[in-house]
Order: sequence, then C-alpha cells, then structure tokens
Amino acid sequence: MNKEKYYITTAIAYTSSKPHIGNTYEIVLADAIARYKRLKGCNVYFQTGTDEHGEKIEIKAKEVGLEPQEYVDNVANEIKNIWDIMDTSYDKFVRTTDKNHERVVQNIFKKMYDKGDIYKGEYKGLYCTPCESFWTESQLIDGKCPDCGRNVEEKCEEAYFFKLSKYQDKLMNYIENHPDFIEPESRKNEMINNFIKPGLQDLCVSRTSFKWGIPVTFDEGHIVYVWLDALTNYITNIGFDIDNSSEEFTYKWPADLHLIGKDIIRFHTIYWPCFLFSLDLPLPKQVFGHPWLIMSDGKMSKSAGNVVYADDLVNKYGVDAVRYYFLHEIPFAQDGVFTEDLLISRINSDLVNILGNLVNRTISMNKKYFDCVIQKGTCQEELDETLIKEVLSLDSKIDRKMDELKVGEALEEIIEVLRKCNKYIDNTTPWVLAKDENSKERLGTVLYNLLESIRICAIHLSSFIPSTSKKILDNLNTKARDYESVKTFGELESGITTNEPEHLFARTENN
RNA sequence: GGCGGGAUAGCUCAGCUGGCUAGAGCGACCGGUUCAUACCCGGUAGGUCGGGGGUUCGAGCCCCUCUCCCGCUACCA
Repeated sequence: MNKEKYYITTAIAYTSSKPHIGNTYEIVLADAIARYKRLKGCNVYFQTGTDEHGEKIEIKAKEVGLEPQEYVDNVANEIKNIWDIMDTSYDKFVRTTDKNHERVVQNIFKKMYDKGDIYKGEYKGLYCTPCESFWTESQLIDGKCPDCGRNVEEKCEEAYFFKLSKYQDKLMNYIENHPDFIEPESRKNEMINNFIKPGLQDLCVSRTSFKWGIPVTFDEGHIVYVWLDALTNYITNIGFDIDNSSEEFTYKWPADLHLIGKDIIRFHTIYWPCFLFSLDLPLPKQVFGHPWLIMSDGKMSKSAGNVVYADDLVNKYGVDAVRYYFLHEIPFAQDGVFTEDLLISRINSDLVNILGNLVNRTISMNKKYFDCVIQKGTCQEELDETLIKEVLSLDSKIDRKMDELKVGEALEEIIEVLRKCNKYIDNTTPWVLAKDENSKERLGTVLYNLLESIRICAIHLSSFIPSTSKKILDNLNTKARDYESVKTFGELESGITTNEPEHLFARTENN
C-alpha cells in the first residue's frame, strides 16, 4: 500500500542568537502536525534547520571575536539543542552553510541569470554613510537615518536583480485559484493589497557590502541575497539540482506545508513562489503564517528585557507541560499571551487535575479493587454507551480541527472527553459498587470502560504530549497503541495488569 | 496616509453565510462526593457583545459613523 507523502517545514532559524519561546513555539507546532500525520499513517518528512548567512551574523561574530563559521556553529548547536529539549521529531536539521546547499544555490543563481530572470543593474537607495546602511523612504524618521539621525543621500550601487515583475500576474492568478495557499486569510489580503496590486518591484538579490554569504560564481565581490539562499533550503536539501534532481526530490516536492512566523509571510508568498516559477517548479501547497507568543507587556525582545527561553521553562515544568501550553494556548490567527501564571494554571487545571488525576484515580481503583488486573467489559449500561460514543467520536473531531491547523482546538476536544470520563466516575460511583460483592462484574466493566477510554485518549495525545502519552500507555501495559486501535472500543487487553499508580504531572502552587 | 485585523463575563477566548432567553474554560461563591495530586461532580455568575446611528419581524453577527488597540506598508533577517 502506498503511504501518502507529507512534507512539512518550519522556517530555518536565524543563527544570530539563542531562540526564545516565541521562536521555539514554531517547531513545537510543526512537530504536533508532523506527529499527527505520522500517527495517521502518512510518510512524513519534517525538515527544520538554521539560516546562517548575512551581514548581521558577520557583525555579531566580529563583536565576540569569532570567525562567522565558528559563531554559527555555536548558535546552530544551541538551536538544535533546544529543538531536542522540546522533544521535536524533525527528520532533518539543515544548515545553509552546508556545502551542497551552497553549491546548489550558486547553480540556481546562475540558472536564473542565464534565463534572464536575474539581470545586472543598479541599486538606488537612500544611504547613510556613517552607518553604511540603505534605508527606504518609509523607514526614515523625519527624513533622517533612523539609527543615527543624520542625513541620508541617494546612492547607487551595482547589483543583481530578480525580475519579480515578470511573474506578478502568474502569482496573482495562482493565489486567486488556490484560496488555501496563504493562511490565515488576513495575511493573504496584506500581500495582495500591499505588494501585488500596487505592482511588484524587482528584487535586489546580491550584496557587496559584506562577505559572509554564498558568492556569486561569475562575479567576484557579489554575495547571494540571504533570502534567495535561505528559501531554497526547502529544495536543496531534498535533492534538487539544476537539470539533475534526484528521485527523492520528485517524490517530496512540492512541500505540503511551510509553517512560518507571520513576520516572514512576504518572503514565502511572494519571493519564494516567483523563484519557483523561474525554476519551473510547482509551489508549496500551503504557507501558514502562525501568530506569535507575546508577553503581557508586548512583543518579546532583549531590549524590553522580557525574554523567556524554552529550556528554562522545561527545567521547571517539564517538556510536555510547556508543549501543552504552546499548543493549547495560541489561537489560530491571533497572538497568544504568555505569562508564567497562565502556564501554571493551565498545567494545574488541565494536566494535573483533569488528565493526571483521572489516570491516577482509575489505576488506583483498578489496583485496589482488582489487584491491578484489567477486567472484561461485559456488563454494559446506557451510561456506558454515551461515554463510548464520545470517545469514538474523538477521531473525526480531531481530524477536522487538524485539517484546519487548529491544533489548540484539537487538544481541547481530548480534554473535553477526559472531563466526561471524570464525570462518568461520579455517575457510576465505583467505590459504592465495590462494597457489594454482587456488583463486582459491573465494577469491572466500569473500570474497563475508563481504562479503555484513557488508552484511546492517550493515543490521540501522542501528537501533542508524546512522552506523557507513552507513560500512560506504559502504565496500562497495553500493546494496542496504533492509530487503527483508536477506532474500536475494546482493544485494551483484559487480563493484563496495570502498573502502580503514579503522578503524571506535579502540581505547582500559584502565588 | 493606504490596506488588513481586533474590541464579547474578573481572566483567556468561542460564537460559520443574522433567529440566543449571549456561550466555554479558568478564577470566585454555594452544595455533593471520597477512588484520586484540597482532586472530581453539580449549581450560582446577572456581561447595555467598544460608543452612536441605520436596515430588518428579528443583529455580537449586515450597512454608516466615531473611539481605542494591533499587524502589513518591500530589499535587516
């Protein structure tokens, strides 16, 4: 049977400094989607990595007295480390300083040049000589350099340009004919209204003001523009090359989803498609510009002094708690607020009280009443049917939400069923049944229904909080862990024994 | 300035193409329960759905207008 292919990417992280939780959110979100697709049987390829060239990095490296390569090696390691701490299941971690990538980028640049899509021209801009920076009209403050406040002057510089204008109509058509290409919709409107409709200007795709980048092979001193370098990572790392692409490439491309931050939508929905047009390649199926995780006092930044790092949170609360918060709390199209208090109350209410406590109390009862041996469920009542229906309907509910990338809502569906389980305990009062020897059979059924519901929920949770999911299934000692087993109620093996009850999550007192 | 989005219970947010006596979760308060991590279950919450006009039998949901917040406005990524 042919498995459906699913190629998902995150943006590659810029190696200028250690990523904060806002940057870390993206890899977790992508991971949840990737794991979900994998659970459902797709042949998933999940790619992430680092974007390592550019003037900023050249400057940063100089500041700390390192060669750029050493500098990015350090930061790339740091980033990879955080991705691993977050328990993300990427298949490949790519770097733009990879030799093969650099080679293919050079080929791409040459090809575009030969084709006439890249031409040599002059970059005219407003230049601040002391700052050695070009500015646009809109960036200026009172007509002066926004950095130093001095006057700017018009300056020309030899540079290569990509003919965005050539592909303008094609791009517009594509966006109109593929309504799901850019999500969320408000971002699509921004792109159309701000860029495409007024007319695309050709894009300057080479720099001469710094060295740290991929050289243009046929013109010394010119460095390939970082975005042409960065965006192509999506194809160079799966075997693309000019006139000589691999089978892997034909299989994987086009990507099914580029998951990126809302701040870089322009690069992914205007420049990138036009580059692909130029290479005669199909466009990715979807680009989703996710919202940000912001602090209660606004956007996270070093200058604002409100930066939070994921590894610190994980040390304090555990990886799944942090993952849960990221995935549950960030809405689809609106920034989500982060505070440690919100994190704590989310952990306490959902993970400790609802999930952790449910698993703990159920396994405790199974131990107390049946010496840990899972009973057969034979004594069904109407009450049970209602619960079973809820549990079995989860599958399609989650499916619907995940297809729309509404990950938080998918998670909420699971929590809702866990709530129903807690309610079921109250309605069936196992501790009363336990007092009457004649109710033993019924008691066994009730506990079976609970344990089986927990098993199914745990499998659904595996996309979001994988290690907790595994812990629960391990506690049940069940072998029924695959996605198919979620569709039938009763796959949990009777006669096997559950483990000692334990606490899945620790309560944190809120002050 | 232009374009786009938002303003709904103390907090975080749902409310698709108009029919809701305006919802959920958390918090608060009251009650129940004891298998369980002071947990779980039930009940209560009286919010002029940012202000003002209008269309309609009927409007958070449509139209106009005003106020406030946020994003984008191209070569730093």
